Amino acid sequence: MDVVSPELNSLLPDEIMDTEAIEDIPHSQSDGTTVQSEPDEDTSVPMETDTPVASESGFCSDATSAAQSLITSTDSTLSISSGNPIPISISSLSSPLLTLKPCLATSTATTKTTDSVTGTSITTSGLQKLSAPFTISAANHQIILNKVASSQATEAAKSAGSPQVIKQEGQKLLVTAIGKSGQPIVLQLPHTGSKAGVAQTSGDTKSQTPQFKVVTIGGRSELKPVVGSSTNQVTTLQAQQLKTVQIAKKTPASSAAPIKFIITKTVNSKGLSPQSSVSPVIAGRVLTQNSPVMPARTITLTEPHNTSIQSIPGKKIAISPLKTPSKVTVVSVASPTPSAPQKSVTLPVNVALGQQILTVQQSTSASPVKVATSQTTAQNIKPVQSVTVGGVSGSQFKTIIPLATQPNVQQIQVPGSRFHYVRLVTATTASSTGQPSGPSTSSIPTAKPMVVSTGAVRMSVPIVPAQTMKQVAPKPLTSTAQVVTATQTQQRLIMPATPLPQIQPNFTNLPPGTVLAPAPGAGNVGYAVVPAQYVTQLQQPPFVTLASSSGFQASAGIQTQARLPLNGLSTAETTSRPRKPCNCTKSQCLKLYCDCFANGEFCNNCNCNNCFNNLEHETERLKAIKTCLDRNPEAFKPKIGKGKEGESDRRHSKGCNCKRSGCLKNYCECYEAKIMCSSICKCIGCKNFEESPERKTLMHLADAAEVRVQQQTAAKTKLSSQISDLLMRTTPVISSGGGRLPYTFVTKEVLEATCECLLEQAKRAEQTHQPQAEAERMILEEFGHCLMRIISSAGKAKVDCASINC
DNA sequence: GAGTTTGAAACT
DNA sequence: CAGTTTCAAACTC
Repeated sequence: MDVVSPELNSLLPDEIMDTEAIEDIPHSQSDGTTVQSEPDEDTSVPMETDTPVASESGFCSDATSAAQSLITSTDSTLSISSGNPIPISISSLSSPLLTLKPCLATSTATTKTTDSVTGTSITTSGLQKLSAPFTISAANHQIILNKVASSQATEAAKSAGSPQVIKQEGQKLLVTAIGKSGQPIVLQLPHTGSKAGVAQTSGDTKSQTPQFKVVTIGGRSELKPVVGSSTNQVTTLQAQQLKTVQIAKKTPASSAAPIKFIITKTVNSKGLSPQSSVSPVIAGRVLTQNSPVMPARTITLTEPHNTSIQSIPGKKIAISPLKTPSKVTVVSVASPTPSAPQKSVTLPVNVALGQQILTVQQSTSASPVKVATSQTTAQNIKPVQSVTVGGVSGSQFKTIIPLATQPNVQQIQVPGSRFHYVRLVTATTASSTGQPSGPSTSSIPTAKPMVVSTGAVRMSVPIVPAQTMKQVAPKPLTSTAQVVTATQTQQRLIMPATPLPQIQPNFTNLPPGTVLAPAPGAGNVGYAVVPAQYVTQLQQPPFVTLASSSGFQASAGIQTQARLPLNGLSTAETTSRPRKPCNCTKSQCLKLYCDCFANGEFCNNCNCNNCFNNLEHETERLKAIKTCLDRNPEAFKPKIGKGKEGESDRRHSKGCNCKRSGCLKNYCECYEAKIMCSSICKCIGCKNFEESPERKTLMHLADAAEVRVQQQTAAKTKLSSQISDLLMRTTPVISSGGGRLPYTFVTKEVLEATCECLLEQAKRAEQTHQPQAEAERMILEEFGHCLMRIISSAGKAKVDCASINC
């Protein structure tokens, strides 16, 4: 896929493009440091919405994986630990929770993985091959994160001799960290009471520091990213969705010291110095942000550098999904000192909302919200960025799925935009250093929302049962989950997308199909905005396989996959949300006339002519998107949004302009959306208001029609059932003393014979010129005779059966 | 299924 | 911003 000129980069949210945070990561992380996460019940704040998770043993059980990784789950918490080379998979049996588990078993034959140790491979419907050191798979409401470490990495880890195992028990949330191959990725739940797990990584981390950039796209403008960083860690929370944030962090230095919160705009977060915000311990902090209009802000938690190993067990930002189901909180906590090998990031994530956490390779461009982690392992470490973006109006995550290694394609879902974006990322070689080409790396202490330099990232994600999944994968187990296998060490945390309509301001400008080229000097990173349709298609369960490192043709591959049937089902069939095919003829499906285009979807199974709404015409499509956005920056935002404050009802964002339809036909967008016209409508002769008698009549008619349809459906169902039952009964089955009634013997043959008799009788009547009444009588008589014979036969059969004691 | 109506989107 | 044209969906026959 071609990368669009940097001009389009402006469309890309800063969170994505900004990579300064990564650069800021100290490259010199000397000795393999050990990060211990200590369970600190006192300081840790339990997730309110955490749901108990049953032991997940056996879900993805593998002897090797088990040996390498430890997963512990308690009632309400899960702790997952994995060795560096070990593939880490996060899966939760219960939908609301995320679980990290080794998923070797998930590999399929079609997918080829090079990791000798794990050998994890994931195949999606066999459509695409995916080989990558990391595999993330999500099942229904579950996120499965697999890390497949390259053999090299494994060897290094072995040689290092460091345990590289992080075990945490009693943690409620799981956080996924993606690192390059060989680098330990640690997903851990916050410690509830037991000892915090310890993740150790050894290796030379100086030149290679894994960087994690977390971009969360969430709710409306209310978004407020919360960044908690012990030194370079950045945590992003969506302010909108984040109403309550509890961060409990306990460090050996001081367990009780509260962490200072610095709230700054993500863009300006650079200015922060680590010291100013340094607080070794974060406990029980609650952050509440409700203002919807508030621009995204970043709360940066910084800790003074600690040379000592840190376990961030207590570090946790808990967001109550229950209270704020739409909240998305990403909190990353990293050890302040570069020496600390691992850093844990706690991510409360509302999976139910479909929010997605994306991990994106580092880009040079500066992004307000970043989570950067430096890995302790000396081996190849690729900086990974996960960006959390708070949507303006919606609480959706942005998901970036790396599709290929060179270039990698990552899918990004923008909250509220209903678009899925694919980011093209040039895979970095394992040998490549983690340092991005961007700005100086010394800027770690900068106020950037979050830079986490840790070998391991701990994430805790409270998941709320998904209520409305816009996109549901067909298979139950992996419905919303995406499994991404990347050859590189990229992290990929994919969460179900939510239908939330609103878009974050930054991503509002990120139209579907947009390909974002890396900023000059940013490296080979590009973003392609892909319609949700493709994401859904790519999310085909059980696993979505993204192109392997071998020359993946992003656009072609995606397009092909999108159109290929999966599991014998067409893409349309596999797509949970049915979409009307468009019939565009003149617009080339590149104008908002086209519903597909307007919805940020590629045309698929449409009836359009000369369609350009596909990746094959990405250039034209991008241009069209840009044109639309130039004309109306909110062109791709959902038209139906929440009303003003205090107005519970939805309403059209622009209002309708109907003149002749009375706003009582589907021409009217308000009526079509089943909402009342509001004061902003400019319609003439509007009858679409509450007291409108026409509307009431229409609604009654509609209700009546609906009832009628339901009744008919019920009647058909009942009739079908009865017929089926009758057929079952009419089957001449002679059972022991069944006491079958005569009609049981009315088989097809009997019916045919009876009909022949009746027809014969009718012929006789006709031949004898009998009057109609007499003919009918004769026929009825014959029918009676037939019935008598049937009954008689039934009786005999019953007697015979009884006589032979059958 | 063809033709008409309608209103949003696009254009001037 | 207003008027006009274009467009595709909704609707009618």
